[in-house]
Amino acid sequence: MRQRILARSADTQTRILDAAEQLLADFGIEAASMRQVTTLAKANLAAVNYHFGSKEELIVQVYARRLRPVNAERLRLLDELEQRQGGQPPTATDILTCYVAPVIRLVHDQANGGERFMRLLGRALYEPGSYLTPLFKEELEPVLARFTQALRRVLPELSDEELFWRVHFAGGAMAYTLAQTHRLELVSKGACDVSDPDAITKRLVEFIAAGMRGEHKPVAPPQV
Amino acid sequence: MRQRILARSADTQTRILDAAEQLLADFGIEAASMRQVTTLAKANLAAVNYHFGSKEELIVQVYARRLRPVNAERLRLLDELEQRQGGQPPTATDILTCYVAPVIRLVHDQANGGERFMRLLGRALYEPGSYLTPLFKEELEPVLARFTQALRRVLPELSDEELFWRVHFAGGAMAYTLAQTHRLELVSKGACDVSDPDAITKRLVEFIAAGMRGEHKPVAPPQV
DNA sequence: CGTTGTCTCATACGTTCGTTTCAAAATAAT
DNA sequence: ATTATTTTGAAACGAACGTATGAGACAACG
Repeated sequence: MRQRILARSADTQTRILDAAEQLLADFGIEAASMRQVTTLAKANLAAVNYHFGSKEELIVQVYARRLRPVNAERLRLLDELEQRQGGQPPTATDILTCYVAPVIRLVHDQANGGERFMRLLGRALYEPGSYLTPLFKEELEPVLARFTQALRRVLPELSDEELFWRVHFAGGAMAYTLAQTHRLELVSKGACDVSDPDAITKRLVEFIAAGMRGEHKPVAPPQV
Repeated sequence: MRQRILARSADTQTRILDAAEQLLADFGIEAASMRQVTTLAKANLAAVNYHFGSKEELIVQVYARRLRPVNAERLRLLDELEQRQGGQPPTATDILTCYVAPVIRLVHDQANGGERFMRLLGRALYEPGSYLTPLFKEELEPVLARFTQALRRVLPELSDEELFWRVHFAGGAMAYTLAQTHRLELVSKGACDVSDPDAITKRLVEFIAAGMRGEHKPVAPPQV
């Protein structure tokens, strides 16, 4: 029956997705070959093209599989927050936590790819105009727009332009955290505990919320 | 005479460095081929291996050529700042400006590679453990250590661990700004002016300085 | 002059890549 | 049980990659 077909093929597909995710995280997008992927997945080389059409499409699916639930969760948390607040405006910290927490959680969910996906995701945000651009446009931009709008309400003193800039900076701090936290462990010579996702979320949100709330002095001569 | 020889070869070397820089910025490190590079540089394919030994070494030199002056300038500005202050501690904003301004300046110096290098540099910070790691260890870590130490003095209320985290976040915001500012232009639909380096520096420094100064509440239950 | 050292050039080598092909196997439908 | 469809498998394809080679061009110096 149809179930069996799907089950079997989904199984190979899942193994390929898992293997691709791991290799992309470890070696980067360009460096991971389909031969490595299929070998690790215990599948035939041709399976990638059979199930996904091309390497590009496989990679898009690797990201989509993880990102869709994260973005859905982000919007759900924000809706929930706003409903909980009734008419009262929430704090910037609360809003940013809704944005940051789901992705940090995912990253520490060992059962779902865990820390591997952290590096993978952070790196994707820095890739040049690749085949991932459509995915981000489709998945991330509506979410960003929704959060920017929520932040605008609680930070009315910021101009649109300034708000865009700060959301940009905040996203950078987050992406870097996702991609490079292992580097922090090295630089700090172990002084920083990078294993507790809630603690990382908290520190990161505190940092970007403070940046969000900082005052902006419109003009000033260069001082250095 | 010897001058002429050196001049001729330095010329080819420079053309190759310029071409490589452009292609690395546009297409990423893995995707830029030596054939593209030498074609753009109007040099022979073998010139890369003749002058640089290998692709890896060429890429390291592309980065080194730009980074060395930037890091020297960072340290110079910080020294100058501390000297100007005498014993008085400077502000976090001043210190961070010393760190950020040189690289933003470079990025807007059209004559020296300009905006291309912005994307190139931002991306490098996200590459997985590549052949660039030694260069960063050698060039960046002493600078980071020096600035972390300076910040520690003006932010004594932060623990070492917290300070490391915040420097990490700040670096992320900066790297993302360097690599992805063109994306901001799109997302904001042109509302953000990304052409003025001093304005960018100012906004970025304000953001990360506010994040640096934000208070840290040591523990709290997850709130979302 | 010829010799020497530096650089350029065309060309080739060996690998690896993503993709394709087509027959065999497995599974579902009739 | 016999078709029909879906999935796997081994092998090969053409293209692109980084690198290596050796002959030639050119200036410098005796």
